Amino acid sequence: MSSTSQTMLNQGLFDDQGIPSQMGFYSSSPNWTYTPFGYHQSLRTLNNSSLIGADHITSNLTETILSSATQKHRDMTSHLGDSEPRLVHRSSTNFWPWGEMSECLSSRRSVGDDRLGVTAMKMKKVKARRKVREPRFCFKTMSDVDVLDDGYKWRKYGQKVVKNTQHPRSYYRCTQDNCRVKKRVERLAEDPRMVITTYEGRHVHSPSHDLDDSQDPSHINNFFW
DNA sequence: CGCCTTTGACCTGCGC
DNA sequence: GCGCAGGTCAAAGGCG
Repeated sequence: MSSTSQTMLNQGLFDDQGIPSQMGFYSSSPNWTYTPFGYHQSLRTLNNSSLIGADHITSNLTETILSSATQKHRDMTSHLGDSEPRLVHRSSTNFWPWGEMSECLSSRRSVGDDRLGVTAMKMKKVKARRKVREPRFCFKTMSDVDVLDDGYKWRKYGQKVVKNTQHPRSYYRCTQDNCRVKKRVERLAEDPRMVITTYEGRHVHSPSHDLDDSQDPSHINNFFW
């Protein structure tokens, strides 16, 4: 494993077998989406989705991650007779490292602030005060509806108008007890047809809705990241 | 009645 | 230290 990969392992991006743990991509299987939370029946309202960011991922690492993820998906779906996995990022603009993502979404934080570019003094301060940052994952979707059906139950706990955007950002929390996963939903300022969904944290449970499609998820749940 | 959304207030981090 | 902006809280009200 390269030193870069080792670093990513240390950051929790890969599991001990080198499989990416925070990546998600869009499967060509009908009604199934692979996310950092697992491979689940989801995003039924989605008609065009793109993975655009995840914590700690930089542009020059995405190909490595995606090829690894693709291989894993191949391994997983070979028995399903599915066609080739369709990677989510269909163009470079649809796939951004988290830092650029934050910038794009009008965050005032500079790129890399939460990673390497802070002074020791600041680090101490951050360590003392800042809450543990959960892994984050986001993608954009062309959709008329703001809230995509991702299989989990969410409760809205806030809405905020973000500077320089006409559309408010909504904040949701997973309703499951002991599950601290949150998501933010907003529309892209440059293209209001695009919905940006950002997940933070990992679910400690399976999707809550009843799985009413013909596909039985049980054999796939074994492959949760 | 329970669960949900709405919304203004409050908290926190950051730049100047 | 101050002001701004993002994120969260919690009371109030709506809905099934």
